[in-house]
Amino acid sequence: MRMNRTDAAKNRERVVQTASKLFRQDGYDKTGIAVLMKAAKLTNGAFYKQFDSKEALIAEATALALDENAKTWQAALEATRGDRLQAITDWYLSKPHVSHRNKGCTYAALASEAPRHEKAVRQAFDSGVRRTVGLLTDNATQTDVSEVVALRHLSRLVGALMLARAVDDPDLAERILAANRAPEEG
Amino acid sequence: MRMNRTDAAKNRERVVQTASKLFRQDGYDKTGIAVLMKAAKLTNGAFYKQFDSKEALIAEATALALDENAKTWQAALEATRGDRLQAITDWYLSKPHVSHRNKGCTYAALASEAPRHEKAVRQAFDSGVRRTVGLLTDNATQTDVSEVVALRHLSRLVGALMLARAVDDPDLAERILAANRAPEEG
DNA sequence: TGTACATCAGTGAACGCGCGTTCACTGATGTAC
DNA sequence: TGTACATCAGTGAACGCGCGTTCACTGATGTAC
Repeated sequence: MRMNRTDAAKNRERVVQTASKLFRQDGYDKTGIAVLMKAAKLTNGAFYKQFDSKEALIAEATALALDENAKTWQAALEATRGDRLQAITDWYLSKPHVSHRNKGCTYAALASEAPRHEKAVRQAFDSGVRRTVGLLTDNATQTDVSEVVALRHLSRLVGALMLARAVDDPDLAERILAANRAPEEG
Repeated sequence: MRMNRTDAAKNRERVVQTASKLFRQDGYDKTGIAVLMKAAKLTNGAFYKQFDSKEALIAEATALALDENAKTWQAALEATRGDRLQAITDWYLSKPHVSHRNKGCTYAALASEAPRHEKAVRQAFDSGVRRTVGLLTDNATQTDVSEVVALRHLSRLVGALMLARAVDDPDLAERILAANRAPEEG
């Protein structure tokens, strides 16, 4: 049965939202169309009325995930009056962020798969990195943050989160996080 | 036809070696058993005489990849008499390492998939991180490198390599690498 | 050292399954008069 | 505003394909006497 345009748009958006979470949770490959559509309260046949291919959804869902990430960074930055880099770090390397991959950083969850995907996916990461760096360098009311410092800080956070999630020993994971939470020397 | 024990062991080892490269190149999921065994000059039927399951191979090939990585780190460290952290950085963020995923860092290529795999895989990452940190802190003839500094440095390098590989714009990739090559402030 | 035979590494076809994708169909929506 | 009909979002079954895995078979190897 045909939906009205508003509902149809909502349905499509819900699929992208669901995908952006499932991809971060389980990876691009392990997330199947049938499971995804069921999670979005639709049947799998609807998928190809909404998207040209799974790869097209991957590009769109990745862009959305990075967009949500940027908003979270922004909120964390606006919530502090102290050291902005430290505020970001405290939130980024917090327990909740480490354990909830599906709502967390898209770089740590999916960036390593990007080289194997089409241009649109990698371009989403372009925009994401530019936006993230922009957030760190822009309106730096207190201390100046250069692009170089922002890129180094971002790289370190992403690496730390990914490694902490990858290791089996919780004590080692915590040492990785603690080492990277410390403010000293960049 | 039955192989002698030496040749059989060589064949098995060749499969693990091949897998350690293909996994880093294409990811665990996109690397199929049939393609892998053909690349190792065997037929797919032999696989289950050598391994219990694909997951068992994943654990073993990941451990081997991390072992090779450690040897490369060691070689890079032994080749310098100057700043050891800087020597590692120059090699790690070099063009060849960025473009040859199949021979490169296992963290940047596969760590984000580890949380979705069984304990043995994550334990391989445990050992890898401990060994890498050990290399950076051990026999630091010149300046002392603490575990904290080593973990921070490792995190930053891994994040930088992964992000540089993920983005589409070569100029942005180079800015990520350049920012992280600079020695200033850790 | 030579013979008889059990072992088992590797072959290649086949298995069931879940994947991404296609398709005939439904029926409420949006459009034209 | 009301009627007639084309549109199309969503359904649910089916498609072909490649996946991880299994299996009957081969024949050189390793073992026992």
